[in-house]
Amino acid sequence: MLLKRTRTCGELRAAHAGERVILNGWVDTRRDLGGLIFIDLRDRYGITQVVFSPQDNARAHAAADALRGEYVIGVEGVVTNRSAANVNAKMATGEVEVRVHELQIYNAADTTPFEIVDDTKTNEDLRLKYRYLDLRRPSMQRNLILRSKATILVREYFDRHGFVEVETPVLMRSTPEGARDYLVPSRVNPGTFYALPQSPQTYKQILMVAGMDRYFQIVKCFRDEDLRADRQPEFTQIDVEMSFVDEIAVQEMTEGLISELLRETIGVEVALPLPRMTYQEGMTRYGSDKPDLRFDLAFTDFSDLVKDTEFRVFRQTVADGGAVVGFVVPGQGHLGRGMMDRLTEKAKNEAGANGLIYIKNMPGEVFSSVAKFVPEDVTAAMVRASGAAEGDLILILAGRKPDVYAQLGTLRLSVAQEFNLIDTTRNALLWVTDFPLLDFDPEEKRWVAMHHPFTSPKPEDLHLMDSDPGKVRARAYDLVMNGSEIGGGSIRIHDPAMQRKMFALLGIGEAEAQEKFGFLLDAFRFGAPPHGGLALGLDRIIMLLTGSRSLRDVIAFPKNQRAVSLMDNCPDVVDPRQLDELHIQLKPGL
RNA sequence: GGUCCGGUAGUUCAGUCGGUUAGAACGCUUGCCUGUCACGCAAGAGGUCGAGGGUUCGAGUCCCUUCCGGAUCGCCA
Repeated sequence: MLLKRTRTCGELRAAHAGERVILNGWVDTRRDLGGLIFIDLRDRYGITQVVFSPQDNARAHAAADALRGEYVIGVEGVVTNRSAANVNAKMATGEVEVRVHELQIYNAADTTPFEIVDDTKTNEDLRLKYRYLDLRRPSMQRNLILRSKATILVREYFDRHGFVEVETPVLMRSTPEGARDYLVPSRVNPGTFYALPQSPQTYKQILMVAGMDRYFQIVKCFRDEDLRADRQPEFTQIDVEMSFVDEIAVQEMTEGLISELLRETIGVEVALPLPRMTYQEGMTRYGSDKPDLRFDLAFTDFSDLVKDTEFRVFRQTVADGGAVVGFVVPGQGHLGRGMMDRLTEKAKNEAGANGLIYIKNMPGEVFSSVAKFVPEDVTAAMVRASGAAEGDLILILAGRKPDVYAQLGTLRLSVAQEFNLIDTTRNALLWVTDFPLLDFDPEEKRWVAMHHPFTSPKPEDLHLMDSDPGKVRARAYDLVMNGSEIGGGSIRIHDPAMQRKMFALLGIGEAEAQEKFGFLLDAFRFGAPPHGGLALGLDRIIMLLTGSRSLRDVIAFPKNQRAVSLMDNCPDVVDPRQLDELHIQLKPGL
């Protein structure tokens, strides 16, 4: 018989003393004193101590002897104030306990493969296999609950601003460009395949042509690429598109959402508008298109200062069009040879640099690792240019552009971590703008879209489209938080001629463009409004809001690094009859 | 596909130079215990040292192969 609960395990306080209550939940811990049994009863709202005493009910006390961890039970009893000495200040419900008169054991539980505790050190594959146990841990429940609050807030926000949530197909056509598609065979149309959306990009643009004006969707996207701590094959986007807007309008709308999310979920206030930084500045000052601005370590370009020195690495690098760039590490000028050798190894192994040059700006002595080749006055000028204070260390790389920036950017992150320079209490949000429209793929020897093929070029760069496509900037923008890309978008092309031109630049011929994207080009012929939008990575945002180290901690049922779901063991082989129906024959050897 | 780290009790780990019966903590089982809250006390069970091969008188330890997990590079419009 069900003891139907009247209260949860998180809500009882001294004010409830005397109330007859029924609680349901899991046995968290058991403290059996023989004549007296204490059970911490847990549900997702909290933990309440319940007491089995022969004086209250001998039968219940006897039955409680059988209780073990993770048994699911119901108890009926009376809320009682604890004596002052027995109050547990560490528990929200620590002022009271429930003295039990009746116990129902709904379900016994085997000993769990790992303990249900918050600070678990258990291997992740075991946690994933027994995900239902892992999700009983309060920290995981907090993550899922925060995620739920966040998505409700997102819907409420966009509704308030006149957006319409429209569902787009999960079965769509496979398109060239971008990530590898997940394919779904069509039984009805032998030999043809759907693809799962990498994003609903074309649909939301079509919705703009349809006049929906303001669209959003919280939507699953799929990309068949290798996994990372912050990358899952299926992930959730907050997808947004607006008509008759420029980039500022999209960014302002997004900022409003993000600041509300931070305020309502973790109580953090963000100053708006968010800072903007061009891609160019991000790369040359921080070596990244998603700079982590929770710490400084901004770059100084020494190329002009050192281009005439005898030191070949400096002179030759600059002569070849490369750069000599460095950053100041505050207060680390005292580091010894061993540590500097270690940093040099990092620069080589992690960042891929050829070597590391450094200057220690110590009181009375400015030590340069290349003092033999670089005159003192040049070194002094470098110290001045860098803004280094006494006691600071300057790390310098020389190399080809743009590689040297990326290398120094990697070193910057590594050094920040090494010397604990990241202020984790801060939340550094910014927009990175003016991305290049195109990126040259040396393997395929062709231009590829840096954002996607529907991104509009900046009008002032249009004249470069034919002569120097790599120099054309896009009306694209990324939202960056703490060194993590949490969103990106652009003002789109809405002119069929421009869209054709873009396809042509990407090496997509007229025929292929018509075949793969004909519906979009057609749509643009029938009155397409100027439009733009962006997509936010919901999982990553929740990861940052909860301080999680992995995306897997904010997704209820994630895949491991091999894209396998360990709990239900998928993907898996299927019955040959299913393959027959789908007209699929496996390659020999599989 | 590359690089790095890891795999020993249910869990998290230790295991020295290759040498006796592979240990600890937590968990688990049993008993005792009426104010515990990381309860305590006592006793106990629990091991394919990821797998296979090799070197050796002898391998958890050394070598080779392989499997598995994680981080990362490539990849991710």
